[in-house]
Amino acid sequence: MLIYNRIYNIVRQIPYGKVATYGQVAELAGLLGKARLVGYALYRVDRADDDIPWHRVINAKGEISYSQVRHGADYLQQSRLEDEGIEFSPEGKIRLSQYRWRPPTELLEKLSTFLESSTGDH
DNA sequence: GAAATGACTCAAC
DNA sequence: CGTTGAGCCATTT
Repeated sequence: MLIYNRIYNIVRQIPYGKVATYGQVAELAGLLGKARLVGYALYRVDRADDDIPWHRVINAKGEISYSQVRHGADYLQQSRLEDEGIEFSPEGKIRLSQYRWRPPTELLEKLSTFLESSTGDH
């Protein structure tokens, strides 16, 4: 649970009109290499929390991750992103180089501090 | 508590 | 490009 809160916390930081990859969110949350957990965390929350802009999280290929378990929420995701001014290529891909969110240095420092106090170790 | 699952990612063919 | 396989680990059964 605590670990998921970290993920949600990061996702909440993604600004309007920008996207982040699962791996990126994982890394920011102090979960480098554990991108799957991000997807799993978002699956648990999906429409329950309007607080979390889950639609701004996509995979490393610059595509929306489609899955049967989402019951069409994946298509909703695309339309929401388009509403934010993000353009999809004919193949349904996003230009990550253009739309990827670059977290401010301030946030990075803040997060590392948070992680330190969180582990309680050194 | 072992086995299965999952909105992922990367490297190697 | 596409496919494959291995790594990843909290949550669920």
